[in-house]
Amino acid sequence: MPPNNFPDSIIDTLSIDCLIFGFKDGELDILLVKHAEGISKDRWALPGGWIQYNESIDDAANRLLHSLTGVSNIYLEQLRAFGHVDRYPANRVITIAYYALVNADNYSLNPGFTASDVQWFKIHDIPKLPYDHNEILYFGYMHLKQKVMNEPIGFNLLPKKFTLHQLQQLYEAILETSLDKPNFRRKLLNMNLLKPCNEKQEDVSHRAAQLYRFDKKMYDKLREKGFIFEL
Amino acid sequence: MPPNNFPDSIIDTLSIDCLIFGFKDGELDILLVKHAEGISKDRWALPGGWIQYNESIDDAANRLLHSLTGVSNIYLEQLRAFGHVDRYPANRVITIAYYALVNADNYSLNPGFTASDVQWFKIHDIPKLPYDHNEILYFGYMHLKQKVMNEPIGFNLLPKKFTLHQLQQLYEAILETSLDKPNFRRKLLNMNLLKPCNEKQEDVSHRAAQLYRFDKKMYDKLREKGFIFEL
DNA sequence: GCAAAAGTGTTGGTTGTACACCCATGG
DNA sequence: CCATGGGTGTACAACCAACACTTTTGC
Repeated sequence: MPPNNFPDSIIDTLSIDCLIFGFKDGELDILLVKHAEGISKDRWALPGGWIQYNESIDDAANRLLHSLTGVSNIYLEQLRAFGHVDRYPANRVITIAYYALVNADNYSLNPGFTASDVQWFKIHDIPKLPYDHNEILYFGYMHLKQKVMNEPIGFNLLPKKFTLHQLQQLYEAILETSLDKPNFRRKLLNMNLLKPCNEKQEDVSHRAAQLYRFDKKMYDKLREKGFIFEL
Repeated sequence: MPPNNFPDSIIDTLSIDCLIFGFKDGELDILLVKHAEGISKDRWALPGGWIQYNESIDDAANRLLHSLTGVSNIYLEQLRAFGHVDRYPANRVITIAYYALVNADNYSLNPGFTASDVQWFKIHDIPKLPYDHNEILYFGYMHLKQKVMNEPIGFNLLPKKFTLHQLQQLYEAILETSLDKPNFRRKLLNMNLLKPCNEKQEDVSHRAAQLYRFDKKMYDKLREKGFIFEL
């Protein structure tokens, strides 16, 4: 696959790999695909692909994510580049890793052309992956732990409307700790980032909880005034 | 410059750019080089270069930094990749940005082969730079502000032995605020990360201050126990 | 009534902030 | 004796952790 400058050709020394985080059943998940071809045929790996000459790296990551999930407008950020000399056995390839946060139960998954299967794996039950994908995953998970403490991004893993209990479980799963319910409630509510919906939970076998949604406009306003999200 | 797989050849779609931070006269500085050739001849820009097929991207960044400053073992971390389609006018080049923290008065600078000059610029007095270098610089500065709050890396900008006042001025310069002296002292000293030297300042026209050094071993030990540096 | 989760209240200790103050040294 | 920075003490407010408690709902 020699490089050339035709618009649709790809950059053959650079790839993109995506860490797609989801949250189901109280546990943090990662989306993996099973390669249908190439030197890692039949192995689970991070979904990835190549960058075209006529798209930015962010666009490339979004395109890959869209083709995999069918969903656009997903929270997606660059993690960093990984470039050990021998990370890819066939030839020299440097990869730029991205991480995405998605609400796992919103859509169906599509393996696409180069994958034969696609599946969620619990973050603590990841198989041995090819190349440096385990390293990328570990780095990304540590990054997420850090990030989730200082920026209100966790909401992207939940449905639009969620309860405080769901939110707490999410944080407990990501941070691998347990949190005090009353204190967690107060802390979050006092930030004024959660707008109560006019709805309550339904079909639960206990008192129905208030549903909230993340108020992004309020967050932007508060941040201008120097507010910093924490914990 | 067509790519090939000879060990010493470079990857022509990928470059490295370095944000080299220094601290002088109470102000945060950035090192820029004046291009001696190429499409940005005679313009100031971030120091950068190319990645060879037989070196990792971290090694490439270290090599570039060493050739520029003559110093090894400098604090150096990857920032992230920048890859807009038209960031580089001649052809498609994605760049991986690194940032380094150095003690500016420890060595002499060497422009190297492709630069005619090299110079420190105050962070608030940066000229218009070519490509997306101003954007990289802004992103890196924001990243540094964030990082310096949560990890004890500021010390890399100071001499091995420093006073609390110097440290405070450093933080004030990076964070663009003023800090309360007594509270700053207590906070830092209570962390037990500063080991007092058996020395005091000399040749100052006021009471000589205690000199401290950053105790990395202690930091590693404390971090294992769950300690998190803050502010 | 019981289980399960929603939701509120209280308390004591820690931490942060603001500021007043004394000390040492050179000029 | 004054300017400059070094260094300590204190007091109030804000915050946080721990835990006891009440409420609502389905079975």
